[in-house]
Amino acid sequence: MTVIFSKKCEYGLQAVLYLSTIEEDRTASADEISRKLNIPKEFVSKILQSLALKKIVGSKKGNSGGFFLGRPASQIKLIEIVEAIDGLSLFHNCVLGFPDCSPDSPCPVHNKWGKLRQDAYDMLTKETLDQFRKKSIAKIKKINNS
Amino acid sequence: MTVIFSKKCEYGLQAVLYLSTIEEDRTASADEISRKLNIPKEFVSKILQSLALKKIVGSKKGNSGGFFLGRPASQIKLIEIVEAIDGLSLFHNCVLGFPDCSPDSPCPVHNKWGKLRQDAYDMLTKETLDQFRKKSIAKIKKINNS
DNA sequence: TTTTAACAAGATTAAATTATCTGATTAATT
DNA sequence: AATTAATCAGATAATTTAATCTTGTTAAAA
Repeated sequence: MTVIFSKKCEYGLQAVLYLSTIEEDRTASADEISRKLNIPKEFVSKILQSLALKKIVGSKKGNSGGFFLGRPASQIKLIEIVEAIDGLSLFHNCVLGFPDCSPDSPCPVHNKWGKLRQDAYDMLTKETLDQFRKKSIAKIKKINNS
Repeated sequence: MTVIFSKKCEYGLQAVLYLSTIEEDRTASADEISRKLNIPKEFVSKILQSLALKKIVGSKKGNSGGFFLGRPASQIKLIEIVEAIDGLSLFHNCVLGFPDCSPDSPCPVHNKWGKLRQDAYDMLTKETLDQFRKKSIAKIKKINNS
């Protein structure tokens, strides 16, 4: 098996995208997020707790509490979630696993992968959550009636 | 942590690239490959055994036995090793982990990732091992004296 | 023909990741 | 004030991946 992001990170990205789709004045509980995205409740709760420490999301205890975005959707980028959960090693390490891959000691696909990696980084860096909002709403809506 | 390929697959790719650098008439033992690439001997041995089943490499038992390419380097592509070890799910599954990501129900980065993914696929598909030979020799040489 | 160096195969161990459970705390609502 | 629905924190369990060990088989070389 092969992954770009860990499950933790995938769930984190999905959950934050979900939070960007709800009305600004309400919170979403771990239970709600879990149901809407079909992901384990305790797990997504843990992940959002860790994102709360980094101020990417906020949380509120007690009855009618839950999670919400820590800043306006126009100021949050997907790369922040990736960095907070998986770190940025994806964008530094050799795709073939060779040690110390660098322009000085390049692996056989060094240049090609370098370009691809930059494009992937841009994908996560150039747009903010609000720019994904419509697409996120549409995608999440389809999850539970498909 | 984040990976494109599993360790198994990374080691497999490295090992096959290594085999493409040795003279055509000799074999390389798991021990030699392990030392040259700094990867665990028993592990790389297992991996090459599995690639031998798929005829990507060949193997020879007994004294002065070892592994060698199963076909000429000009007829082997990196994607074959990836497919044999990790499978091709990387090139099918949603990068954000959403279920059933498709043109019909796209995730927020569906189109961008689709293009990137295709480029990555091309990187592994368009060139053959012999076209990487010089670069492989240079890279492997640098591993143990750095 | 004995020794030696290798792959082959299966079992086991170790480590990392993913998932769940339990109890404590918090705060809105009844 | 009691109930309820949440997060929070820590422990534990399950699963997957990575790595190692053990024993057997093979074949070249001494």
